[in-house]
Parts: sequence; C-alpha cells; structure tokens
Amino acid sequence: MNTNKNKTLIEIGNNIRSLRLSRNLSQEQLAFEVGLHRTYIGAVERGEKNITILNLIKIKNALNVSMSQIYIEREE
Amino acid sequence: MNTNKNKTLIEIGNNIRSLRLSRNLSQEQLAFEVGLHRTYIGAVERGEKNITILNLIKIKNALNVSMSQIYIEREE
DNA sequence: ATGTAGACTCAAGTCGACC
DNA sequence: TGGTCGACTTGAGTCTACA
Repeated sequence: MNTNKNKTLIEIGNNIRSLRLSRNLSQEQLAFEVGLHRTYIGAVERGEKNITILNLIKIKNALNVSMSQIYIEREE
Repeated sequence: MNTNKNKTLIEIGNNIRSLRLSRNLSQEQLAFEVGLHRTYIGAVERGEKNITILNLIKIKNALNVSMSQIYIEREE
C-alpha cells in the first residue's frame, strides 16, 4: 500500500522492533501493554506509519527506554 | 472542542512556543518554514493536537534544537 | 500576530480474517 | 508469531474568515 516509506520512520520502526525483541515481547504483547492494535504495531515497526508523539511515548515507556534510543538524532 | 488537553502535549507545546519566541519567529514564519499551517502550529503550541513524529521532527529542526529540548522525559 | 471556529480531506489507528 | 488486506472510525492537518 504505502510504498512511500520514510527513512526516519523505518529507523524508528527498526529500533522499536529490536528493543521489543530484546525484551522478548511479541507484537501482540507490546500492543496490549500500550493499548494499540497488533497490526498497527507491526506497521509502525515496518516504518509504514507516521506515529503520533503520544503513542510513541507510550511505546517507549512500555519498552522502558528513553526517546533517544528510539529516535536517534543525527547531526545536520 | 478539545477540553481533553493532555499534560505532555501542553508541555511540548509550551516548549515549542518559548523556543520559537526566543528565535523571534511568528507562528506564521515557523509554519512556513516547516510547511504546516499557521493555525495548526497555534493548536500544537496550546497542546490541543497530538502531532505526528515526522512533523515534530520538522519543527525541532526548524527551531534548531534537539528532541530533548522539546520533549523532556521525566523519570517514572 | 494569535485564537477560535467550522467545514473539509486524508492518514492514523481499529478490527477481523486469512496466509 | 507476524504480514497483509479491506472496510471502517476518528483525529491530524488544511483553509478561510473573523475577532
């Protein structure tokens, strides 16, 4: 559907995925803790969705990490 | 409309506002640089809108600050 | 220069199903 | 367990206008 995958979103998604995996959580478990849908978490991890800040904060809290571990700023 | 103003969104909005002001930018100028609408920037500053991560990144870049200056994490 | 309001569009986010 | 699809609802984001 969305071939229009943004680089930043892909990075964020990859970070969420590896953090989730390192916690031994399934997408379903993370979705449940965060109160989002399982298919949506999947889409975010694949960088297909431009997540809102409040939901991103919920995810980072569920993963018990700081924002800088999910969104890594580069010098520009 | 939205009496349901979230504390985190209000904080983010306040931070954006004071950062914008310290740059001597109007909402209109910031909106133009970021490619968002002036009325929307206003709503974000008032904490009325749950902005998406990509737009938040655009704003922080336009203000030339790091994410941690806009979204301040508290220990929990 | 900003707040608010209303009407609008389209993407965020839900949900159930199947592979 | 995770990807994808389709139909759906809600809310992000636009735009014009007026105070």
